[in-house]
Amino acid sequence: MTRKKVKLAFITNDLARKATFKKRKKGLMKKVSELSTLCGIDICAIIYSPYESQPEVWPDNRGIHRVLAQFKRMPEMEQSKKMVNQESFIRQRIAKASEQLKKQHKENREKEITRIMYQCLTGEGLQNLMMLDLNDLGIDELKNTTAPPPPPQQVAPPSPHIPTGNLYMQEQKSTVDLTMDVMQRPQWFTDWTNNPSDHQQMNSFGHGDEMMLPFCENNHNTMWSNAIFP
Amino acid sequence: MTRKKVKLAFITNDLARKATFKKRKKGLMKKVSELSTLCGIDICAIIYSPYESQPEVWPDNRGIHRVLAQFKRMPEMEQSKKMVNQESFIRQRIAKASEQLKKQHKENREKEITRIMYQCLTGEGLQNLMMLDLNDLGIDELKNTTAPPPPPQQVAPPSPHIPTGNLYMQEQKSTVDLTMDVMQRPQWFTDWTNNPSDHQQMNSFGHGDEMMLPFCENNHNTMWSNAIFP
DNA sequence: AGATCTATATATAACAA
DNA sequence: TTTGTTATATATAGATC
Repeated sequence: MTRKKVKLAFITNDLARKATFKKRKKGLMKKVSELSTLCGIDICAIIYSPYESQPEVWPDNRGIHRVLAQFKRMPEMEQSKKMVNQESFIRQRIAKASEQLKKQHKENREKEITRIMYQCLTGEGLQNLMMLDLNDLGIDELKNTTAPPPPPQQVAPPSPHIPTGNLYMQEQKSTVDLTMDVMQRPQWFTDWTNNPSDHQQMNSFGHGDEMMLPFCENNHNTMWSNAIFP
Repeated sequence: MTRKKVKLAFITNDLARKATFKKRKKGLMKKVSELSTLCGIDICAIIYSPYESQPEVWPDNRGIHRVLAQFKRMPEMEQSKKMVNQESFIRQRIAKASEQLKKQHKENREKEITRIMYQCLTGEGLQNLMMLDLNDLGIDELKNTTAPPPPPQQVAPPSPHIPTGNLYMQEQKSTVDLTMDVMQRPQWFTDWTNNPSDHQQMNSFGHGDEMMLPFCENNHNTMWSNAIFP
């Protein structure tokens, strides 16, 4: 009968830990709802446990989405004030790279059309043009809504690192000669394209527990994949 | 001296409400941290109040991002089980539309190249080709990381509706004749392209309190914008 | 605005059925 | 495994500083 003052540390006894979890979770959710009612404020709680496959949340799913949608907007404001956190750092990298990417895209486009026109003018290689693999110029990443990931259980201990492995760009696959372009690719580009194994991983919508761009799971770089050499 | 049992209702007295909020928030956060420590589980809490401009969260920002990232993955699993909620409905629409989009994109590509070749062969209109506006073929949406939205305060009352207004596609702007393509556009396409006012809104990264695609604030349809007629 | 006090309400650890 | 009991720890309403 609670004769001991709780020691604030992980409860090693599995049974006791589970019992404590259930009791305290119940109490906590009650407190959460009380605070919301008494003070008329927005609040949400999300609890993961090994005992439930789904996280237990307050309030209901719709309500929590409302609160989260509100929360998701915050980092955009924060970073405009303090520009030191990792998120803003990555965002800056993306912004800069996007500019490069846009230029590159435009260049490639120009070269491709120039080349087509040149071949037409010289009257050679028309058959080659017909062979141009249009499938590879498409938008492969759009099928991302399929293939749900395996159910997440316990999250791994935090391992903060720059997710360079996640920043992937699709390679140009057409038969158009792009040797010049490849040579001109700046360092940031080649850095992010050196890991082909990420491609499949990304398309299957699965990923590990590594840090990712906050609040935008579903984009997982469709921006990149769609934008380059489309 | 707490002689009254609390009535579980909104505290009308402003002063009392604020006092209660402060005390209970402190207690709640303590409970949250205790539960996390004692049972070694992932948990987060987000509290909005009129008394703080920023939401008060547990754990710290990094930790909460980790938990939220985990949470964000959930809908993908859920929808594979129960296919009845709004999110999955929208996702299905997107998946289906993406397929159509891909075909359309491929068709346009084929027609454009065919036309270029035809013009080259007949020896006419080479000047027109040079005038092709390459800027409009680019990737405008990539500059989204600028222009933070206005600070959110209290969230508006929930107004659930299908965000068709948000689903926008960029119009083809090149001088290539696409009359045939326009005529062939299915109903879903024209439905989603009839509201030009949404364009600017989307590019400026601002939006109201309307429901949005869950857990993916930042994509706000870059998929669409980049993918169509690139 | 907070800090402290204190009586009471509430939560819960250990045990039992 | 859950439910109930109970002694004790903890939270907190209302007052005061």
